[in-house]
Amino acid sequence: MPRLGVEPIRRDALVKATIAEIARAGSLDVTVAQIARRAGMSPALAHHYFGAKEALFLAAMRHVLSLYGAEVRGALVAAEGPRGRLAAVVRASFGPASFRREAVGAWLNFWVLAQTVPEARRLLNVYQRRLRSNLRAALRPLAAEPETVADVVGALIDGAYLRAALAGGVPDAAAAAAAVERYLLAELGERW
Amino acid sequence: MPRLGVEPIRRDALVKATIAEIARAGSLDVTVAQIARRAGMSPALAHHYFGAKEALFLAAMRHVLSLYGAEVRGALVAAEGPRGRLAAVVRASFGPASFRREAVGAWLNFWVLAQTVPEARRLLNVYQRRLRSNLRAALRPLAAEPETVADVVGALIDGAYLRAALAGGVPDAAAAAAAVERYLLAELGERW
Amino acid sequence: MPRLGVEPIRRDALVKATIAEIARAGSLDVTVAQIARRAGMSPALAHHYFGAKEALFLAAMRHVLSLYGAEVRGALVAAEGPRGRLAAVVRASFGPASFRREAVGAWLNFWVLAQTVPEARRLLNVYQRRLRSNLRAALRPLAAEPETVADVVGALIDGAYLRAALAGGVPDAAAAAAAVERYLLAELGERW
Amino acid sequence: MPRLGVEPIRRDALVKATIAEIARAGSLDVTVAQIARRAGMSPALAHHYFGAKEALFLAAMRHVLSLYGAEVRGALVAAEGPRGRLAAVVRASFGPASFRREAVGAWLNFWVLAQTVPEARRLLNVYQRRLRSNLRAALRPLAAEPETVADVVGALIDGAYLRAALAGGVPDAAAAAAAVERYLLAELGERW
DNA sequence: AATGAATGAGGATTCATTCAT
DNA sequence: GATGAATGAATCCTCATTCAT
Repeated sequence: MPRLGVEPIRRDALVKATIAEIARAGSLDVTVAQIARRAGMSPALAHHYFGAKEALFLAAMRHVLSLYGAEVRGALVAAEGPRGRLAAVVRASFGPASFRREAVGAWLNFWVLAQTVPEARRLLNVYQRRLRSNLRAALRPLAAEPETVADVVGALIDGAYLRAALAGGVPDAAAAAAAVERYLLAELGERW
Repeated sequence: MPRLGVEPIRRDALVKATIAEIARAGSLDVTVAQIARRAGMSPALAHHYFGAKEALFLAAMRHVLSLYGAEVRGALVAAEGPRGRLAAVVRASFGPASFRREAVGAWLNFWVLAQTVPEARRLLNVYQRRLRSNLRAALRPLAAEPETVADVVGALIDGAYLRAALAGGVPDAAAAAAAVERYLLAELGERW
Repeated sequence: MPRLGVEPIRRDALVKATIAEIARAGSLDVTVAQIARRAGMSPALAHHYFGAKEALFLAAMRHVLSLYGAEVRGALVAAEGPRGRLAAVVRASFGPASFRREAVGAWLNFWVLAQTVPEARRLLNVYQRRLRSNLRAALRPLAAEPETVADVVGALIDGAYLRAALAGGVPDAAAAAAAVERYLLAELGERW
Repeated sequence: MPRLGVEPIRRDALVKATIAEIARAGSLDVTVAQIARRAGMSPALAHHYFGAKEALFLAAMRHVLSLYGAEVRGALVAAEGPRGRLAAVVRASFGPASFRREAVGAWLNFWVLAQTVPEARRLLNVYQRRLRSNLRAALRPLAAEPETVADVVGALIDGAYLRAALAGGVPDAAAAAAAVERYLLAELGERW
């Protein structure tokens, strides 16, 4: 029974408000005041807890990435065999915790953040490396060139996020997954 | 013999400077002063020609998109048969005028701009529709479900741009094209 | 056996921390939080005891001035004759309780405070009047124009504090006293 | 006939407004807005010309110091003999360009600034070195220990500025000069 | 007695935009 | 055609101070 102090609650509220505001604005041009208002507190308090706006952005990015990471891990433990693990990664990539409107809307902006803020780039690199490594491991027994296939699948996943962000509205997870699976079916044939 | 007045020259310089600055900064957080300085003129003159910063961004976006459009059209006129037209679109998508560092760097930010500025979204939609239509037309004689295949190819192209933007450095056009072709080979088999 | 409650202890710690922080910062731009942290308590408690930041500054100033006053009084009771009393005042002015790095560093800033805060000016006036009166009393039997000589000595003492503050490091009390004594020797000759 | 652009005029107005505001407030706690308002322009323009508040302070300090330097140099060229040069330095130190209410009021705060800002300290050191060197040169033919006497005179001058700042109102240049001269008379006797 | 939590007020700084020349 | 000069509006951030516990 961890007795939460106020701090984690506030921080969490701020992180969620940051993601929501970025998704709403469709850009990183959100003010600390907007974020704080949405989180139900004063801008000064937001600064008290995060020190600077950039730290808020990074915390939001970490939050989104760790949700995704958790979803993938959860899917992987339940998966059996290479095919199962491959399918798990793809499904988790379009799972409800990550492939939701807000997260997808923030996603694109985190990519932009990574062009500017080194720590953001680091976070993104970690995510990309992990995804690639998961895909390669699952593909090794299935494909002659697992590296190449993994890269194509990765590009497809990123492309799906991008298009979902641009389309707006509720992302169509089924369609996104179907596109990836279509490629895998064509590439792997009966092994898929 | 079109005698260019000074206006088109200035406008062109500003548009190119805008693209270059966005790519350099890795974000839309560039000031009119920075753009004007790179274009060799005063910020006031930039306003004189474009009225507002947003118009500059839109002109830059139009420039990039029209370069891409021209490259695709050029490749299509030289292409023969559905297979040839399909290959032409893919190759043009990673052609030297569009898949260069600066354009790719600006690209990502235009996607963000499209989340905020309606006119930018419209431009992007036009581009996406045209790409899809080109792909579908070429795929119709080749695939059982040309719509779906076209969407997968589109997602792959977007994913390649995205990853090139994140990677930084000179985009690897050959690798990007190879990934798309790999999918098409798997999907279409001997028809590719 | 005065049983100190906790209040005087806290107040004393805050006053000393204030002096130390001002000396460290070299200016009055110190936050209540910094002072409180150095005194080992929360900013809220500092306010509880002093009500406002300005009161803290004034208390610190009073502390420094009363230390100086005590040092002078102590030296005076042990002094004999006009010459002895004069020497006592000079020596006490550069005594170890007042002419130390921290006090000197704060000193300069109290002068600035006196430009802004009336009560601070009042405190400073009291100190200056007392110094002048001590000097005049001692000088009366020794000099033809005790008022003028007292003023010169006073200016020399202030100048020494100022220069010590600017020099930083451990103030050179011997050199400071020597300068004043040099003047007195020149001015009073054998009577010194 | 140097045709002044607007820039030097604005910069000059800002520097003078800075000195005036510091003297009025009696501290460095003046806002850029206050300074700009006094100089008759917007805060944004002040930033345009000086970039940052600190640069304004430093420019103000440089202005005051260079006025003083000019006054000393002017007095020195007209001076004859060591005695004349010594008197010139003392008189110039309390001359009308430097020993005016505003400059004296800012003076004390520049000392405080020098505790915080390295460039300010450098400026102050230059001033102090020059003063000492001038005094020593003039005193060498007159005193057995020119270094020591120069230091005493320097301390007296600083002390006079300090006391004038505290006293407020119009500084009494005659009295200040008299105090220094009194010391010199006592120290140098007939050689003065 | 003590503090964590919270905020209002204020200040430096940036920048798109305007306009007279 | 071109720009130097100028500013209003906005935003981040800091900090003294308050208050419930």
